[in-house]
Amino acid sequence: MSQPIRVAIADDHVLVLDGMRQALDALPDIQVVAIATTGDELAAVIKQADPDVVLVDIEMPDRTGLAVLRELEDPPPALVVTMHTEDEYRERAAAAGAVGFLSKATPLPELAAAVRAANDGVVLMEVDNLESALAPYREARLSPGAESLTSRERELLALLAGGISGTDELAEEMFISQKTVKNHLASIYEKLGISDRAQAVVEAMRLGLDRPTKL
Amino acid sequence: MSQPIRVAIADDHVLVLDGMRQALDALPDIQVVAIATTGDELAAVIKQADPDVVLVDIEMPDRTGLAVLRELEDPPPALVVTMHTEDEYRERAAAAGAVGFLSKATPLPELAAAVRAANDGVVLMEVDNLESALAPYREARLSPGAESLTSRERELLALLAGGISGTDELAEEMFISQKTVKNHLASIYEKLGISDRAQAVVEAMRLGLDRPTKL
DNA sequence: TCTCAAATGGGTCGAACGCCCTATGGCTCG
DNA sequence: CGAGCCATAGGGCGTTCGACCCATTTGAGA
Repeated sequence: MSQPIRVAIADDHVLVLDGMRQALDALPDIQVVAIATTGDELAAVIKQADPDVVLVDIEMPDRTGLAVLRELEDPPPALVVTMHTEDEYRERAAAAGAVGFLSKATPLPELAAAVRAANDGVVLMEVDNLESALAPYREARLSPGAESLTSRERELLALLAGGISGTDELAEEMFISQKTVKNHLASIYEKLGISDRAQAVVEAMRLGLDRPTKL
Repeated sequence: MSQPIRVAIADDHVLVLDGMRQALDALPDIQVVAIATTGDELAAVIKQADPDVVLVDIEMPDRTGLAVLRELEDPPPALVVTMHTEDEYRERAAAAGAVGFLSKATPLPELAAAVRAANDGVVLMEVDNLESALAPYREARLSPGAESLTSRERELLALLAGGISGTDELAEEMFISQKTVKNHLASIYEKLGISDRAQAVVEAMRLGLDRPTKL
């Protein structure tokens, strides 16, 4: 894996929808490529954006999310996110081919882990011990661009994004000489295709390196 | 007004809670200072963080959000955000002293506008034409730090945050001489208490100047 | 064991940057 | 009608930055 996971979200409550979008988009390895507030929209949007994973609420105007999924020939793995935790709903979700069933009371890191697992082909539906099944997926993967950077280079970028821009301050903060700071910066520039610290900050933000890897 | 609006959010669905937090925090003039998943937590958190506006869901474990508000002596203005749009709930919210009643299907800009209105003392509950009542609050206000900047300085910062860091490129982009670019940068540095372009990018991001003012 | 990447450090040099000063034209506000 | 701010522009100067050259040590992998 190297590309971010492309996710589509469907929920008729715009606030919830927007919220999940913001939250997931903030993760460096997940990208929300499509949103929908109705079943019809969802169907259209899946065809158009071809997401890797789909998050659907059960109750929506016109067709339910589940119905839409059933109609597709080659549906992406779908996680059902709902307020209703009753077994009846769970069974309906399973019948429709959902690979996971999550409550809206699920904490965000759990949701993110579930998305990563679903993208890997894991069927959470049949898992008895959810905790351990998700364990390998808890931590945010690095975004594609960040993978080529070494750990020390990432440290440096994080400091830069924190507002420490001077060579000597950076050197002091990392317990190395000013020369080494410049060397690290040079290789960062080359790897990211940029040429100065201001652009480095921009990239650091974009790659999510300004905050710790796990939420 | 000059300080960001301090908001507390209560909702027992963590996903919804986290989502709204992310979404609202992304706005430069709104700051989420407290979150709670139960009525008890909400009560504690309001006392401790003293928010300007409170967002509550109606149904929560133990005490409902409304009950909590009723018990406070000097409660901050509260907006009820719920899935249930029935009049019965609306009336219960009004009875508990809520100043606004919003569906979770409300689009995010609308919610933000409602928060700003509530912070201004507007009682949306009694308004017949919600659209026009919120109109003055639709646009995101500038964050405190950004207010001291002139429009040209903000333009420059936006370009910087977009990855254009060279003096000559900036000059070309803004149709001015390189010298003027440096002059603007110098006054930005002074106003924001920083000293180079890398820090300027960090501040631009923090102040939300990297994206257009309205959502 | 041999190789290669990562992390550390050094030097030089030209270009860019940040900081100081001045100046002019336009605009708004008492 | 000045006072003040904004946008524009220039000169000079010292410091920093980034580019290109290099070397050493360590640890992981072939």
